[in-house]
Amino acid sequence: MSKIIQSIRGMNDLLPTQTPLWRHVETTLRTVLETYGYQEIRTPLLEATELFSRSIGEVTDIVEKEMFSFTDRNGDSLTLRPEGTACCVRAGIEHSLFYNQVQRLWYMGPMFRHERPQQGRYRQFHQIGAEAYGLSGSDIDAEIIAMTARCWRQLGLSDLQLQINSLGSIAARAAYRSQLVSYLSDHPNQLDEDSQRRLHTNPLRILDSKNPNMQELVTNAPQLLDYLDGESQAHFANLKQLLEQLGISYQINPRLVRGLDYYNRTVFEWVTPHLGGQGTICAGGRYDTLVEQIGGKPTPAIGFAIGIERLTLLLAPTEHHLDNSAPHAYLILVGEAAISQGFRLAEGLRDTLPQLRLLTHCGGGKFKNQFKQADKSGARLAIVIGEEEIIQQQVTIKHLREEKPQIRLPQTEVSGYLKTALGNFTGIN
RNA sequence: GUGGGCAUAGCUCAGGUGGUAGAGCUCCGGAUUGUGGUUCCGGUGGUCGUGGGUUCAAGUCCCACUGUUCACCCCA
Repeated sequence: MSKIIQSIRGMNDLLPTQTPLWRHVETTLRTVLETYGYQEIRTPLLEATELFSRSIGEVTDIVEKEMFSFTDRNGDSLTLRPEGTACCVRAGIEHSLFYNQVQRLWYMGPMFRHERPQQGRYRQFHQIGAEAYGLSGSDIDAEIIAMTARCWRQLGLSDLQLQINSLGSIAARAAYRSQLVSYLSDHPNQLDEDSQRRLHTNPLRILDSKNPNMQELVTNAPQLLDYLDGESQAHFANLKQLLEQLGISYQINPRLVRGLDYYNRTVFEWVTPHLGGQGTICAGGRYDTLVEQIGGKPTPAIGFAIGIERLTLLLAPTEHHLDNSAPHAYLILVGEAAISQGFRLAEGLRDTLPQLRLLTHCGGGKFKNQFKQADKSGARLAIVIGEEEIIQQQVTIKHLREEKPQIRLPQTEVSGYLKTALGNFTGIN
């Protein structure tokens, strides 16, 4: 056990038992995003390290200690992407996608962060996200949130809770930040060790402390919402009104700040109570200054990302209808002559019924053994060719999932039989 | 990065105070020489995570390491 090569810590294999659920989640979400007119973008997994340090923020945990970074043969510092937004922005600027136009984009793929793995948190994890560029109004904020709400409905998730907040303009946020730091600095004895550190890195985060001894200090702290500039207040009010008109219930969480530096105005999270400390399934917000910060023209933007692992953890206990990768039919071949005749038949069936999932037995063996494997494959039908069938150019067909008499057919009629027998539940026509 | 739990067959797990390595499921064979899924019988499969220590004797006790898991920090 100790000497075999294992996968890298925190990077998981997805085995055939899990991939149907993943594909279900991926296609469901992708379909929702595309019905809103979002278009797919694919960017490299590897980017210049500077892209992330400049966008996410130099002093965030992600940049300080969680990035998979290395120096390549040219001496350049490269990083496996820890998130998707910076990559989209880089690609958009590089290809002039934001020049006088609105872009609605989505992406999906692995992200990398060097954290200690635990439930719902891995070093290679997968996100599906969307970004909208060139729109500054609260209407696009509402669209983004409504789109995520639709994702949950499509997946059958009903107990996710939406939390929203507004961070205000960059200037208002900075003003609030200095007020908060000075308030907290006046009570140094009440700050726990984590919070003393965060006072210099991410003071807004202190408001979200889970330490019960900090609660009094936190509740008496100045409120971010009191420092909002007028425009941000109006923006937030419009968003809330739109959400109400759409029937999307939300909770205002004044302590919701998000960890990445680039957010302003609207931020939101969808949370579940079922995943312990990793309850955030989806998070996002507005980042109106990031494009300019990375070197593009000023471009308002908003986006979000969904953690696919966390979603599959929530869905795993409830998904029972995903066994759609089982073969429709299993071809049992006994004897050398059956193998050659059977393979020709199988290829012919694949020509005439392109949707047919047909598993051909390989490796020989007795009828008993092959029937056993046919059953285990989950196939509805066994198609049998043995010595008797060879002579008469026939096959025997046995239903493995229902009580029906076994029948003999000429090989030329198999395709027609399968078409009607399986048509109902496979969509073959 | 900090702290706790766990590590025995392919899987799920038993193995009081040290004394010959176990069960269920899976898999293979047979009962049934052309029929799976039910039943019965038999069988394969282990350097007990790795290394060291204590002891006549270690799966069991001690130490270190590795892996894993949960929580914190942080985040999707």
